[in-house]
Amino acid sequence: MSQVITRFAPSPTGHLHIGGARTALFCWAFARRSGGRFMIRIEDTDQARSSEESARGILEDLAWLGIEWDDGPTLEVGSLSEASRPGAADASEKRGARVIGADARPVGPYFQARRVPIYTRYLRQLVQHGRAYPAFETSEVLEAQRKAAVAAKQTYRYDRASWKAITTPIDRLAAMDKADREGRPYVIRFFAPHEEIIVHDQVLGDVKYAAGEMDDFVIRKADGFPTYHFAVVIDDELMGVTHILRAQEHLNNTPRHVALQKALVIHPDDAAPGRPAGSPFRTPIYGHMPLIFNMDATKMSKRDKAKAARKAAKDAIAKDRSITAATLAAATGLDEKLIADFLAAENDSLDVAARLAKHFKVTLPEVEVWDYRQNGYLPHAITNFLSLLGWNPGLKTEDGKDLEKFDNAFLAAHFAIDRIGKTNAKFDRNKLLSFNADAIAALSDEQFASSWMDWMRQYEPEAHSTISRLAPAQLLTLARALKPRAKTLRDALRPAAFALTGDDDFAFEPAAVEKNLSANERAGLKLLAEFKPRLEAIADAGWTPESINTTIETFAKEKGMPNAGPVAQPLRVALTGTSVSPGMAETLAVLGRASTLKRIERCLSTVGR
RNA sequence: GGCCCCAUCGUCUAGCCUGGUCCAGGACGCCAGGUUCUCAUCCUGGAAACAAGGGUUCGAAUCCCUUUGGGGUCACCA
Repeated sequence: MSQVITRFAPSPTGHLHIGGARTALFCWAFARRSGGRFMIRIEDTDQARSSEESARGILEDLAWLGIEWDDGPTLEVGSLSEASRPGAADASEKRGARVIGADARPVGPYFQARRVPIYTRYLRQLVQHGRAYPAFETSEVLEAQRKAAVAAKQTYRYDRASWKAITTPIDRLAAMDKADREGRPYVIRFFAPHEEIIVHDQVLGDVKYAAGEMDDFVIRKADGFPTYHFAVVIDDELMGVTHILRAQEHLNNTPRHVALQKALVIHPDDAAPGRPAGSPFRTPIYGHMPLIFNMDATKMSKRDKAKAARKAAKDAIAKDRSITAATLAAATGLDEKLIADFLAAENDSLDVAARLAKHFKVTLPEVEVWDYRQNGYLPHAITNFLSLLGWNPGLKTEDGKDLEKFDNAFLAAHFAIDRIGKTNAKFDRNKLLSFNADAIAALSDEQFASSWMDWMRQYEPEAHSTISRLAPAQLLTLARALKPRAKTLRDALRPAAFALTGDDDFAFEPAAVEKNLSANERAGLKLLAEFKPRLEAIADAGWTPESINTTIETFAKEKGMPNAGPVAQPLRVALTGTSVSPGMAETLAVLGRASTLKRIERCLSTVGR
């Protein structure tokens, strides 16, 4: 058989959904495994909802995940995070800009909105062949009919009134031309064949649809754009797609696509070597993948964010009656009516959701790749976890456990359709978090430092500029201290708090002070004062985690302490203001000799007054 | 409601195709211990599932049927 070609065809109506990312990943992996090509096509036939920004965002997220396409729109990527993508960093990438995507075969354009002339000729072909027809009913009329049918507990079917009204292909074409001239809107419907359709699904097996199940669905909208069903069939044929892996929600669409493929032939304008005009459309190989749900079994959706933000706002309002849309508008800088509508569930604005979440200090559920990226997840942790949702390599590690940890290259080498599962999966954010923590732990200190800095530069610029002032050795020490304490890159901000604050800018927590400094007649303070000269005795050049650790241990031993705790805790409070922080050796080393002594003095003088 | 798909621990899953080695294995989470200067990491142990009922068979998580449960889809959205 000819070369395998798979595609991912997102609709650019928002960010890349986590489920879409898995679809793309599997299509990519299958193409790679088969030595084929992976293609991206942008399905922007919904004029109202599509946007170029979101198309670009989706491409960027895919590239970030390491899912790169051979055919499709081009995307220039800057210097991606090297350390977080081991194996992906070649010389050209390090030099800077690089372009993903091209039209080498060529079969573009890859934006459906630019392919309207192509769809039009096939639309006319179908009408000409008596397999489609213009329909002039308005959607209002049809909606009324549909409602009546539902009320009568009947399955609604379009009654083919327009098919019956004009009886020959020539008259239908003429009617279309006339309507076009007069600017009168109409749709084109496919004349559904009365025959059984069998879909040979590689995941689910043969799925049969009885004759008469299909209705005359619309293939061209009144605005002149094709519907999804039509565009997808035309494009997959013309773009040479051989395998279609998509979510199970599309399973019931497949008979429509198969029926269209049976009705269509190659138009003279699209004739190509081996595909002469008149040759019938081919049916690609289908595989429908299980769906991904939230842990509470609801469908994962952008709306989850709106719901969460709305709930947070309503909970707050229930507690404090003085909060209204007006006060929220003042606090968030948003329009009052927008907020009122949002609260009344009249809109699900993501912008409102984000601002309310920030205002009420709640975390919105992560449903898009972008959310995870922003929150400090590593791309290969995400793709690794996603790989396991509905697929499994079926291999064991040396110690007999299921092989779960692998990278994109492994997936590309081992992916097989016959190991795709049939059962829907719930998205366990906990397990993803654990995968991310493991991925972070697996980074070298250098890699962690570089990934963390990259991430901060984009999402926490203030922290980035502060940490940038550290010497390279200090940064590595900090990285070592942070790594086991961070499940995400964002997580590392908390244990790094001591390094992000100025020597005089943090407060000493009363509870920590009481327990570790004031208790037992200020035992902690006395110890701290006694220990300070030991630190002063360390020369600037010898200020390393090792020497600091030795100093602490030695001092504790001299004092006859069972361990270094009694020394470390007062020190910890003095340097960080809290009783929780990374190890003292690392903390002091990152702070440096001067800051350390300054903080101890400040503690002694403020707390020990 | 019509049509279609699915069914192993709370969750992701291995095992199912090619019945016996499965009183069902791993991972996440959870619980209990241990290491440690706090927190975290790390280590050890534990609880936890074949939806139900019929068959077929010497033998069924594995094959068949029914029931139940879950999901998808029925747009001029993809």
